[in-house]
Amino acid sequence: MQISLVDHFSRYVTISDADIEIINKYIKRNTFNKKEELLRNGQVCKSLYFVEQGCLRMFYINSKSTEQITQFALDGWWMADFFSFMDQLESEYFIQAVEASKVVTIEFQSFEVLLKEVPQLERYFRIIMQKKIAASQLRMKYLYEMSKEEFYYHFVNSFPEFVQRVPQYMIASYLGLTPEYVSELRKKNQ
Amino acid sequence: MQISLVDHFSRYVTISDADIEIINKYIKRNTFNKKEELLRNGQVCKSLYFVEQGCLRMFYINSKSTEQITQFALDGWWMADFFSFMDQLESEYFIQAVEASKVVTIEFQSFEVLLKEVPQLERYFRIIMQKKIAASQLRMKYLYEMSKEEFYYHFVNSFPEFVQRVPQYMIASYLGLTPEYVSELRKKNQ
DNA sequence: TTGTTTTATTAAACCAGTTTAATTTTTTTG
DNA sequence: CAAAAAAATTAAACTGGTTTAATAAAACAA
Repeated sequence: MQISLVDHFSRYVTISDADIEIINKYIKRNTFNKKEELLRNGQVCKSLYFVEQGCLRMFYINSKSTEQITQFALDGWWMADFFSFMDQLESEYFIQAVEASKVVTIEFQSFEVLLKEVPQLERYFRIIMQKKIAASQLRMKYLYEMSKEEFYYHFVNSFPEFVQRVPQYMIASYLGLTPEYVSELRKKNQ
Repeated sequence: MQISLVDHFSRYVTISDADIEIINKYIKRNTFNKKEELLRNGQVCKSLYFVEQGCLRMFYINSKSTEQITQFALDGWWMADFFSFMDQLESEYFIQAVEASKVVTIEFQSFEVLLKEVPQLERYFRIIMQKKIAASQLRMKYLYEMSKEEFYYHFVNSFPEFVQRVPQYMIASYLGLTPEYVSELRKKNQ
Protein backbone atom coordinates (compact mmCIF):
# COMPACT_ATOMS: atom_id res chain seq x y z
CA MET A 1 0.00 0.00 0.00
CA GLN A 2 2.45 2.58 -1.32
CA ILE A 3 2.30 6.17 0.00
CA SER A 4 4.30 9.17 -1.24
CA LEU A 5 6.02 11.47 1.20
CA VAL A 6 4.29 14.59 -0.14
CA ASP A 7 0.88 12.93 0.25
CA HIS A 8 1.83 12.17 3.83
CA PHE A 9 2.85 15.81 4.45
CA SER A 10 -0.46 16.91 2.94
CA ARG A 11 -2.44 14.91 5.48
CA TYR A 12 -1.26 17.28 8.20
CA VAL A 13 -0.23 20.60 6.58
CA THR A 14 -0.83 22.51 3.33
CA ILE A 15 1.87 22.00 0.71
CA SER A 16 1.96 24.20 -2.44
CA ASP A 17 3.49 23.26 -5.79
CA ALA A 18 6.33 25.67 -5.00
CA ASP A 19 6.91 23.82 -1.73
CA ILE A 20 7.07 20.52 -3.59
CA GLU A 21 9.87 21.87 -5.78
CA ILE A 22 11.83 22.91 -2.70
CA ILE A 23 11.18 19.57 -1.02
CA ASN A 24 12.46 17.70 -4.06
CA LYS A 25 15.75 19.59 -3.79
CA TYR A 26 16.36 18.27 -0.29
CA ILE A 27 15.17 14.69 -0.43
CA LYS A 28 16.53 11.63 -2.17
CA ARG A 29 14.62 8.59 -3.31
CA ASN A 30 16.36 5.21 -2.97
CA THR A 31 15.41 1.61 -3.40
CA PHE A 32 16.94 -1.04 -1.18
CA ASN A 33 17.06 -4.76 -1.80
CA LYS A 34 16.07 -7.28 0.82
CA LYS A 35 18.74 -7.34 3.57
CA GLU A 36 20.45 -4.20 2.25
CA GLU A 37 21.78 -1.95 5.04
CA LEU A 38 20.82 1.73 5.45
CA LEU A 39 22.76 2.21 8.70
CA ARG A 40 25.44 0.19 10.41
CA ASN A 41 26.58 0.09 14.03
CA GLY A 42 29.42 2.63 14.49
CA GLN A 43 28.21 5.01 11.78
CA VAL A 44 26.32 8.23 12.42
CA CYS A 45 22.61 8.07 11.54
CA LYS A 46 22.94 10.77 8.87
CA SER A 47 19.35 10.63 7.59
CA LEU A 48 15.72 10.29 8.43
CA TYR A 49 14.09 7.53 6.41
CA PHE A 50 10.49 7.54 5.17
CA VAL A 51 9.23 4.21 3.83
CA GLU A 52 7.09 4.80 0.73
CA GLN A 53 6.82 1.07 0.17
CA GLY A 54 8.38 -1.93 1.88
CA CYS A 55 9.61 -2.73 5.35
CA LEU A 56 12.66 -1.72 7.40
CA ARG A 57 13.86 -3.03 10.72
CA MET A 58 16.17 -1.50 13.30
CA PHE A 59 18.26 -3.76 15.55
CA TYR A 60 21.43 -3.94 17.60
CA ILE A 61 23.73 -6.80 18.52
CA ASN A 62 23.11 -7.70 22.15
CA SER A 63 25.45 -9.16 24.78
CA LYS A 64 24.62 -12.68 23.56
CA SER A 65 25.73 -11.64 20.06
CA THR A 66 22.24 -12.00 18.63
CA GLU A 67 20.26 -9.37 16.76
CA GLN A 68 17.75 -7.58 18.96
CA ILE A 69 15.09 -5.84 16.86
CA THR A 70 13.74 -2.65 18.43
CA GLN A 71 11.60 -1.20 15.62
CA PHE A 72 9.93 -1.87 12.32
CA ALA A 73 8.73 0.64 9.71
CA LEU A 74 6.15 -0.23 7.05
CA ASP A 75 4.69 1.94 4.26
CA GLY A 76 4.10 5.48 5.51
CA TRP A 77 6.30 5.24 8.62
CA TRP A 78 9.44 7.17 9.53
CA MET A 79 12.55 5.48 10.83
CA ALA A 80 15.75 6.81 12.38
CA ASP A 81 17.99 6.42 15.39
CA PHE A 82 16.93 9.80 16.78
CA PHE A 83 19.57 9.72 19.47
CA SER A 84 22.31 9.46 16.85
CA PHE A 85 20.56 11.70 14.31
CA MET A 86 19.85 14.68 16.57
CA ASP A 87 23.38 15.17 17.82
CA GLN A 88 25.10 13.33 14.95
CA LEU A 89 26.66 10.81 17.31
CA GLU A 90 27.75 7.26 16.49
CA SER A 91 24.84 4.84 16.43
CA GLU A 92 24.70 1.43 18.09
CA TYR A 93 22.05 0.27 15.65
CA PHE A 94 21.65 -1.28 12.25
CA ILE A 95 18.82 -0.35 9.91
CA GLN A 96 18.14 -2.96 7.25
CA ALA A 97 15.50 -3.65 4.61
CA VAL A 98 13.34 -6.67 5.52
CA GLU A 99 11.96 -6.71 1.97
CA ALA A 100 12.73 -4.69 -1.16
CA SER A 101 11.78 -1.12 -0.22
CA LYS A 102 11.32 2.37 -1.69
CA VAL A 103 12.65 4.89 0.78
CA VAL A 104 12.85 8.68 0.93
CA THR A 105 16.03 9.89 2.59
CA ILE A 106 16.46 13.31 4.22
CA GLU A 107 19.97 14.06 5.38
CA PHE A 108 20.66 15.95 8.59
CA GLN A 109 21.76 19.21 6.94
CA SER A 110 18.97 19.03 4.35
CA PHE A 111 16.47 18.49 7.15
CA GLU A 112 17.57 21.67 8.92
CA VAL A 113 17.44 23.74 5.72
CA LEU A 114 14.16 22.21 4.56
CA LEU A 115 12.48 23.15 7.85
CA LYS A 116 13.60 26.76 7.37
CA GLU A 117 12.42 26.93 3.74
CA VAL A 118 9.11 25.13 4.26
CA PRO A 119 8.20 26.10 7.81
CA GLN A 120 4.88 24.21 7.80
CA LEU A 121 7.05 21.12 8.06
CA GLU A 122 8.01 22.10 11.61
CA ARG A 123 4.33 21.61 12.36
CA TYR A 124 4.15 18.36 10.38
CA PHE A 125 7.10 16.88 12.24
CA ARG A 126 5.85 18.16 15.58
CA ILE A 127 2.58 16.32 15.00
CA ILE A 128 4.30 13.17 13.72
CA MET A 129 6.63 13.10 16.72
CA GLN A 130 3.66 13.64 19.04
CA LYS A 131 1.96 10.63 17.48
CA LYS A 132 5.10 8.58 17.90
CA ILE A 133 5.16 9.49 21.60
CA ALA A 134 1.50 8.58 22.00
CA ALA A 135 2.18 5.24 20.29
CA SER A 136 5.17 4.52 22.49
CA GLN A 137 3.20 5.43 25.64
CA LEU A 138 0.55 2.93 24.56
CA ARG A 139 3.17 0.27 23.82
CA MET A 140 4.71 0.76 27.26
CA LYS A 141 1.26 0.37 28.83
CA TYR A 142 0.84 -2.97 27.06
CA LEU A 143 4.30 -4.02 28.21
CA TYR A 144 3.41 -3.25 31.84
CA GLU A 145 -0.01 -4.82 31.63
CA MET A 146 0.28 -7.97 29.57
CA SER A 147 2.01 -11.31 29.99
CA LYS A 148 4.30 -12.23 27.12
CA GLU A 149 1.66 -14.60 25.78
CA GLU A 150 -0.97 -11.84 25.80
CA PHE A 151 1.53 -9.40 24.31
CA TYR A 152 2.23 -11.76 21.41
CA TYR A 153 -1.42 -12.40 20.55
CA HIS A 154 -2.31 -8.75 20.99
CA PHE A 155 0.39 -7.82 18.49
CA VAL A 156 -0.47 -10.37 15.83
CA ASN A 157 -4.17 -9.53 16.13
CA SER A 158 -3.52 -5.78 15.97
CA PHE A 159 -1.05 -5.94 13.07
CA PRO A 160 -1.90 -8.97 10.94
CA GLU A 161 0.07 -7.52 8.00
CA PHE A 162 3.28 -8.09 9.97
CA VAL A 163 2.62 -11.80 10.23
CA GLN A 164 2.32 -11.89 6.43
CA ARG A 165 5.44 -9.87 5.69
CA VAL A 166 7.93 -10.50 8.52
CA PRO A 167 9.46 -13.84 9.61
CA GLN A 168 8.20 -15.16 12.91
CA TYR A 169 11.59 -15.00 14.61
CA MET A 170 11.79 -11.27 13.87
CA ILE A 171 8.41 -10.66 15.47
CA ALA A 172 9.56 -12.74 18.44
CA SER A 173 12.71 -10.62 18.73
CA TYR A 174 10.77 -7.34 18.50
CA LEU A 175 8.36 -8.49 21.21
CA GLY A 176 11.18 -9.66 23.47
CA LEU A 177 10.31 -13.37 23.25
CA THR A 178 12.42 -16.35 22.27
CA PRO A 179 11.46 -17.97 18.95
CA GLU A 180 11.07 -21.25 20.85
CA TYR A 181 8.43 -19.73 23.09
CA VAL A 182 6.50 -18.38 20.10
CA SER A 183 6.51 -21.89 18.60
CA GLU A 184 5.20 -23.26 21.89
CA LEU A 185 2.40 -20.67 21.97
CA ARG A 186 1.37 -21.39 18.38
CA LYS A 187 1.32 -25.10 19.06
CA LYS A 188 -0.70 -24.68 22.25
CA ASN A 189 -3.34 -22.61 20.44
CA GLN A 190 -2.78 -24.49 17.17
CA MET B 1 16.22 23.22 40.91
CA GLN B 2 13.37 25.37 39.63
CA ILE B 3 13.16 26.25 35.93
CA SER B 4 10.73 28.67 34.28
CA LEU B 5 8.88 27.69 31.12
CA VAL B 6 10.09 30.71 29.16
CA ASP B 7 13.71 29.93 30.07
CA HIS B 8 13.11 26.43 28.77
CA PHE B 9 11.66 27.78 25.50
CA SER B 10 14.69 30.06 25.18
CA ARG B 11 17.08 27.13 25.28
CA TYR B 12 15.79 26.02 21.90
CA VAL B 13 14.23 29.04 20.13
CA THR B 14 14.35 32.85 20.32
CA ILE B 15 11.55 34.40 22.38
CA SER B 16 10.98 38.17 22.32
CA ASP B 17 9.36 40.22 25.09
CA ALA B 18 6.29 40.54 22.87
CA ASP B 19 6.18 36.74 22.59
CA ILE B 20 6.32 36.46 26.37
CA GLU B 21 3.24 38.64 26.67
CA ILE B 22 1.37 36.42 24.24
CA ILE B 23 2.56 33.29 26.01
CA ASN B 24 1.33 34.61 29.34
CA LYS B 25 -2.16 34.99 27.85
CA TYR B 26 -2.36 31.30 27.05
CA ILE B 27 -0.70 29.61 30.00
CA LYS B 28 -1.78 29.20 33.61
CA ARG B 29 0.41 28.73 36.62
CA ASN B 30 -0.81 26.40 39.35
CA THR B 31 0.56 24.90 42.50
CA PHE B 32 -0.47 21.42 43.57
CA ASN B 33 -0.15 19.88 47.01
CA LYS B 34 1.33 16.46 47.57
CA LYS B 35 -1.13 13.81 46.29
CA GLU B 36 -3.31 16.38 44.53
CA GLU B 37 -4.72 15.16 41.20
CA LEU B 38 -4.22 16.93 37.86
CA LEU B 39 -5.97 14.28 35.79
CA ARG B 40 -8.27 11.42 36.65
CA ASN B 41 -9.14 8.24 34.82
CA GLY B 42 -12.23 8.87 32.65
CA GLN B 43 -11.52 12.57 32.11
CA VAL B 44 -10.03 14.05 28.95
CA CYS B 45 -6.40 15.16 29.32
CA LYS B 46 -7.26 18.81 28.61
CA SER B 47 -3.78 20.23 29.17
CA LEU B 48 -0.08 19.82 28.74
CA TYR B 49 1.76 20.19 32.05
CA PHE B 50 5.24 21.66 32.46
CA VAL B 51 6.81 21.12 35.89
CA GLU B 52 8.64 24.27 36.98
CA GLN B 53 9.36 22.72 40.36
CA GLY B 54 8.32 19.48 42.01
CA CYS B 55 7.43 16.00 40.82
CA LEU B 56 4.43 14.49 39.05
CA ARG B 57 3.64 10.88 38.37
CA MET B 58 1.32 9.28 35.81
CA PHE B 59 -0.30 5.92 36.58
CA TYR B 60 -3.27 3.73 35.80
CA ILE B 61 -5.13 1.10 37.79
CA ASN B 62 -4.17 -2.32 36.44
CA SER B 63 -6.11 -5.58 36.34
CA LYS B 64 -4.93 -6.40 39.88
CA SER B 65 -6.40 -3.07 41.04
CA THR B 66 -3.00 -1.66 41.90
CA GLU B 67 -1.49 1.58 40.65
CA GLN B 68 0.92 1.06 37.77
CA ILE B 69 3.19 4.10 37.35
CA THR B 70 4.21 4.72 33.73
CA GLN B 71 5.96 8.11 33.95
CA PHE B 72 7.47 10.68 36.24
CA ALA B 73 8.17 14.36 35.56
CA LEU B 74 10.64 16.42 37.57
CA ASP B 75 11.62 20.10 37.21
CA GLY B 76 11.84 21.07 33.54
CA TRP B 77 9.89 18.10 32.16
CA TRP B 78 6.61 18.00 30.27
CA MET B 79 3.83 15.61 31.16
CA ALA B 80 0.60 14.64 29.42
CA ASP B 81 -1.36 11.66 28.22
CA PHE B 82 -0.64 12.50 24.58
CA PHE B 83 -3.06 9.90 23.34
CA SER B 84 -5.92 11.55 25.18
CA PHE B 85 -4.66 15.12 24.64
CA MET B 86 -4.17 14.97 20.87
CA ASP B 87 -7.64 13.74 20.01
CA GLN B 88 -9.31 14.90 23.24
CA LEU B 89 -10.37 11.36 24.12
CA GLU B 90 -11.04 9.96 27.60
CA SER B 91 -7.85 9.07 29.42
CA GLU B 92 -7.17 5.85 31.31
CA TYR B 93 -4.56 7.56 33.45
CA PHE B 94 -4.21 9.57 36.60
CA ILE B 95 -1.68 12.37 36.95
CA GLN B 96 -0.85 13.24 40.54
CA ALA B 97 1.68 15.38 42.41
CA VAL B 98 4.26 13.25 44.25
CA GLU B 99 5.40 16.33 46.17
CA ALA B 100 4.16 19.95 46.29
CA SER B 101 4.71 21.23 42.74
CA LYS B 102 4.62 24.40 40.64
CA VAL B 103 3.14 23.58 37.27
CA VAL B 104 2.45 25.50 34.06
CA THR B 105 -0.72 24.38 32.34
CA ILE B 106 -1.50 24.85 28.63
CA GLU B 107 -4.98 23.86 27.62
CA PHE B 108 -5.69 22.14 24.31
CA GLN B 109 -7.31 25.15 22.61
CA SER B 110 -4.71 27.56 24.00
CA PHE B 111 -1.97 25.27 22.72
CA GLU B 112 -3.35 25.41 19.18
CA VAL B 113 -3.70 29.21 19.23
CA LEU B 114 -0.33 29.75 20.92
CA LEU B 115 1.43 27.75 18.21
CA LYS B 116 -0.19 29.98 15.57
CA GLU B 117 0.71 33.22 17.35
CA VAL B 118 4.26 32.24 18.33
CA PRO B 119 5.27 29.96 15.46
CA GLN B 120 8.79 29.35 16.82
CA LEU B 121 7.07 27.17 19.39
CA GLU B 122 6.24 24.64 16.65
CA ARG B 123 9.99 24.23 16.38
CA TYR B 124 10.46 24.10 20.15
CA PHE B 125 7.85 21.38 20.56
CA ARG B 126 9.16 19.49 17.54
CA ILE B 127 12.59 19.37 19.17
CA ILE B 128 11.21 18.50 22.61
CA MET B 129 9.13 15.67 21.16
CA GLN B 130 12.15 14.43 19.20
CA LYS B 131 14.11 14.29 22.45
CA LYS B 132 11.29 12.43 24.15
CA ILE B 133 11.37 9.87 21.33
CA ALA B 134 15.14 9.49 21.61
CA ALA B 135 14.78 9.00 25.37
CA SER B 136 12.08 6.40 24.94
CA GLN B 137 14.12 4.55 22.29
CA LEU B 138 16.98 4.40 24.79
CA ARG B 139 14.68 3.22 27.57
CA MET B 140 13.32 0.45 25.34
CA LYS B 141 16.89 -0.63 24.57
CA TYR B 142 17.62 -0.94 28.27
CA LEU B 143 14.39 -2.91 28.73
CA TYR B 144 15.41 -5.35 26.01
CA GLU B 145 18.98 -5.63 27.18
CA MET B 146 18.95 -5.71 30.96
CA SER B 147 17.67 -8.12 33.59
CA LYS B 148 15.32 -6.53 36.12
CA GLU B 149 18.15 -6.41 38.65
CA GLU B 150 20.42 -4.56 36.20
CA PHE B 151 17.54 -2.29 35.19
CA TYR B 152 16.95 -1.31 38.81
CA TYR B 153 20.60 -0.50 39.57
CA HIS B 154 21.04 1.26 36.25
CA PHE B 155 18.09 3.51 37.06
CA VAL B 156 19.09 4.41 40.62
CA ASN B 157 22.66 5.09 39.50
CA SER B 158 21.53 7.21 36.54
CA PHE B 159 18.90 9.20 38.45
CA PRO B 160 20.00 9.41 42.08
CA GLU B 161 17.67 12.38 42.65
CA PHE B 162 14.68 10.05 42.25
CA VAL B 163 15.83 7.87 45.14
CA GLN B 164 15.88 11.00 47.30
CA ARG B 165 12.48 12.33 46.25
CA VAL B 166 10.30 9.33 45.39
CA PRO B 167 9.28 6.39 47.64
CA GLN B 168 10.92 3.09 46.79
CA TYR B 169 7.64 1.36 45.92
CA MET B 170 6.92 4.00 43.27
CA ILE B 171 10.31 3.43 41.65
CA ALA B 172 9.62 -0.31 41.76
CA SER B 173 6.27 0.21 40.07
CA TYR B 174 7.74 2.47 37.36
CA LEU B 175 10.46 -0.10 36.64
CA GLY B 176 7.95 -2.96 36.52
CA LEU B 177 9.26 -4.72 39.65
CA THR B 178 7.48 -5.82 42.79
CA PRO B 179 8.43 -3.85 45.93
CA GLU B 180 9.33 -7.20 47.53
CA TYR B 181 11.91 -7.86 44.84
CA VAL B 182 13.47 -4.42 45.30
CA SER B 183 13.79 -5.13 49.02
CA GLU B 184 15.46 -8.43 48.21
CA LEU B 185 17.94 -6.71 45.84
CA ARG B 186 18.80 -4.03 48.39
CA LYS B 187 19.34 -6.64 51.07
CA LYS B 188 21.52 -8.78 48.80
CA ASN B 189 23.76 -5.82 47.93
CA GLN B 190 23.24 -4.23 51.38
C1' DT C 1 3.56 11.77 71.65
C1' DT C 2 0.46 8.55 70.61
C1' DG C 3 -2.38 6.22 67.44
C1' DT C 4 -2.98 5.56 62.51
C1' DT C 5 -1.56 5.16 57.98
C1' DT C 6 1.96 4.47 54.76
C1' DT C 7 6.15 2.25 53.36
C1' DA C 8 9.58 -1.39 53.63
C1' DT C 9 11.23 -6.06 54.85
C1' DT C 10 11.39 -11.20 55.19
C1' DA C 11 11.02 -15.84 53.61
C1' DA C 12 9.09 -19.82 51.30
C1' DA C 13 6.43 -21.71 47.63
C1' DC C 14 5.67 -21.17 42.95
C1' DC C 15 5.56 -20.52 37.70
C1' DA C 16 6.00 -18.01 33.16
C1' DG C 17 9.18 -17.90 30.13
C1' DT C 18 14.33 -19.18 28.95
C1' DT C 19 17.99 -22.27 27.80
C1' DT C 20 19.93 -25.95 25.51
C1' DA C 21 20.35 -29.09 22.02
C1' DA C 22 18.59 -31.63 18.47
C1' DT C 23 15.48 -32.29 14.45
C1' DT C 24 12.43 -30.80 10.76
C1' DT C 25 10.59 -27.71 7.45
C1' DT C 26 10.90 -23.94 4.31
C1' DT C 27 13.28 -20.79 1.41
C1' DT C 28 17.03 -19.37 -1.36
C1' DT C 29 20.52 -19.82 -4.73
C1' DG C 30 23.68 -21.56 -8.10
C1' DC D 1 16.61 -29.20 -9.75
C1' DA D 2 19.78 -30.24 -5.79
C1' DA D 3 22.43 -28.42 -2.11
C1' DA D 4 22.89 -25.09 1.21
C1' DA D 5 21.17 -21.75 4.18
C1' DA D 6 17.53 -19.82 6.83
C1' DA D 7 13.51 -20.40 9.68
C1' DA D 8 10.55 -23.10 12.67
C1' DT D 9 9.58 -26.85 15.91
C1' DT D 10 10.06 -30.03 19.90
C1' DA D 11 10.86 -31.26 24.60
C1' DA D 12 13.15 -31.35 29.06
C1' DA D 13 15.74 -29.06 32.50
C1' DC D 14 16.15 -24.81 34.64
C1' DT D 15 15.78 -19.94 36.84
C1' DG D 16 14.76 -14.94 37.64
C1' DG D 17 11.42 -12.79 39.46
C1' DT D 18 6.42 -13.09 41.46
C1' DT D 19 3.09 -14.32 44.88
C1' DT D 20 1.47 -14.72 49.35
C1' DA D 21 1.21 -13.64 53.92
C1' DA D 22 2.99 -11.85 57.86
C1' DT D 23 5.85 -8.52 60.49
C1' DA D 24 8.51 -4.31 61.20
C1' DA D 25 9.76 0.32 60.54
C1' DA D 26 8.94 5.01 59.26
C1' DA D 27 6.08 9.01 58.43
C1' DC D 28 2.13 11.59 59.37
C1' DA D 29 -1.79 13.73 61.71
C1' DA D 30 -4.57 14.77 65.75
